[in-house]
Amino acid sequence: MDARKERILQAVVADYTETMIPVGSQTLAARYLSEISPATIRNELADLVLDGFLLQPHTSAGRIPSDRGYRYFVDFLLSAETVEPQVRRSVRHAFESAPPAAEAILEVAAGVMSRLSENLAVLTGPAAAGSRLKHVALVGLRPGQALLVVAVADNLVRQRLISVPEEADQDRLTAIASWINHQASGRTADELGLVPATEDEPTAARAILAEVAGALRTLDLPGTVVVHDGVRNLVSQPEFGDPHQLHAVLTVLETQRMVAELLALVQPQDGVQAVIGSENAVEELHGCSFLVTTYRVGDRMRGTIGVVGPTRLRYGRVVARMELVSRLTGEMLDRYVV
Amino acid sequence: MDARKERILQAVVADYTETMIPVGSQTLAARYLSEISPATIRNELADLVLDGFLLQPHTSAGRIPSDRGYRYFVDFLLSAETVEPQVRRSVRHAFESAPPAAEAILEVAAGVMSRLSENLAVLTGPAAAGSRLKHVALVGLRPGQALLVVAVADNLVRQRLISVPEEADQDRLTAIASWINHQASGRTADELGLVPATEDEPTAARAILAEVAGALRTLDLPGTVVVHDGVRNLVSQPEFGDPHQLHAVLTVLETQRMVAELLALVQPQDGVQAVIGSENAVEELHGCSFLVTTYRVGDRMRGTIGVVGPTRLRYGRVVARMELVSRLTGEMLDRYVV
DNA sequence: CTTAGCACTCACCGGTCACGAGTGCTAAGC
DNA sequence: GCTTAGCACTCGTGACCGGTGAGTGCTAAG
Repeated sequence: MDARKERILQAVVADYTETMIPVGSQTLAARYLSEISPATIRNELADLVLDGFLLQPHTSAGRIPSDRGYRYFVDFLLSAETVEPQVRRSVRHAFESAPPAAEAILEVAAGVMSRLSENLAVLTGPAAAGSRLKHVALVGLRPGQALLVVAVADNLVRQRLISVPEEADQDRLTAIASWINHQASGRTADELGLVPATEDEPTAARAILAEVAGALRTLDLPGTVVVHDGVRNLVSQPEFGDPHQLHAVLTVLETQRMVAELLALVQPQDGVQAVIGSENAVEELHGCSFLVTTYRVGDRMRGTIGVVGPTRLRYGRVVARMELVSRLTGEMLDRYVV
Repeated sequence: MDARKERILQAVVADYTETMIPVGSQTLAARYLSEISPATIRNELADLVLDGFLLQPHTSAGRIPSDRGYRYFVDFLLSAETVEPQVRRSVRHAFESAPPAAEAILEVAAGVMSRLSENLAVLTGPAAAGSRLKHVALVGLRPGQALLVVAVADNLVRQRLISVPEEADQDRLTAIASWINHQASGRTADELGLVPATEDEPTAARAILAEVAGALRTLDLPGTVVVHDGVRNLVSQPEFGDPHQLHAVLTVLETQRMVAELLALVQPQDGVQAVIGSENAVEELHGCSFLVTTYRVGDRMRGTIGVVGPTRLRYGRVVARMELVSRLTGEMLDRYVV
């Protein structure tokens, strides 16, 4: 790949992602590479097809980027775009006007991300591996049944229904919770087993402590919270004009577990990662690309933001916008409990 | 509308909902009304068109039901279908294998309902107007901020972030919660203002009591929990073959607030109610029908189950299946906290 | 190595036309 | 007077077809 081939590949990607028309040598010469003649470009295009970076729909058609071409573009040619000020403002405004609750912020983030990417946005709620126990509350609901509320560091809260002895009334439950709070605060799930036994410990307290440990361990279960928005954008994409293909894609995407697992694959390192076309393990999604990044709340809590669209994505623009949404989502969630 | 016209309308609806082909007089005679001749049926069809129950796409085409025709069918001709045993079994199995949590059950219900209706299913989570306070817990998260957990009758729980005095530690918060529990248990939101002042009442307790009242009042905020599944089914409907129309419909449906408000319009009386085609206030949804019903958990908690599809719905079948899902959803949710 | 010239390919578009399902009308039958 | 057979007519559907033009690959000259 010499510099001129890279320029041509870049031009093909730029033009095709915008127009969705296979790009010909004349178009390239006129619009992007005025100092090279169409004939030369034709020779280079032929080479790029041979190398697998471009595809030719039929003999007398222009070229479109292949999955490999997009991959090369994303890895080596993607220039950092900046988000336009007015877009930045509108995003900030959308977040500011969100109702003051974590779920609402996730919904707003999904809505904003789908609007900015003009595609489908998927978000997973914050998770907290290895978080430290902060406080436990027990609320009796009916005889033999209580609600366990577990709060951990970084504003994360989970509730769970548990069984308790029939005769335990609210005062008893409060006492048990109080004992657990004094003994186990600040510990992680793994350390809860190390809590020493004491004389005044109620018989039920140990069992409930085990439930607390379980709750801490399962805070991160994938698929706990998945918000998505923007299916309407997908159906507008000409790539999904065929109802059968659209149906196949949506069937996969609506099975939230699968998307959640895919998002979970992404390492929580910084930056946006891409899964392009046939790189995806799921056959039905070979015409789609995923862009995935993470957001941080406080120190350890993390969630993922994904954008799903046709391989013909405006990678540069969407990546820049995802980074913006990721940062704001983290900042906003920092204010609320999830 | 004499009996024969009704039979013909019923036959047209039955055939068209199944085949999506405008129904002709010969088809009707051969398949549903063998004792009447096609010519007679033609005369009746012409009358039904004049009365607005049927439409004729073009001069030499068969007839399709109009919105008014569907309405008449739903109101007067809908026969109670029974759910096939194997379907009933599969539904029960799906519910039984749901993870033991309220959200998971709602998701399962949405998945089952969309599968059974072969359309889009929308569910709202349980709400509880006028519920009585059962228990309050306060969990300090950081200085000046605490988590308020409110449990009411019928297994309903809500949490909310509130401001508290900077110097209030967990012991103080627990004391406040304890005071509220002793004073205000069993009261509704409206009755909380009547709680008498006492000597040992902390200054912060009154403010938090007001937050509790607010939480009780907003338990029912529409759109709190909306689960949907089955967009994939909509795109397979030939009615939505046009991407523009599909986009318009999805845009409306994805704005959850609108759907939630629509579901909220439905009175919580028993039975399935229908909004057919242009009866819908939203212009974009004039090609769609809504079927809505409610489910009950315990005594007062209620949520709604909706099915959205093209006006060409298999009303009889879907209604029967909605009643099944509604009953099971209520029974399952009765076991868990929401 | 680059570029002008040129013959060739092939998807796309619009027009034509045969086909057939279904109708409305008329007149005969019960 | 309602029902029905016969029949001409309508009109959407789909197949066929040839012109058009964008774009190519190849060749030879610069």
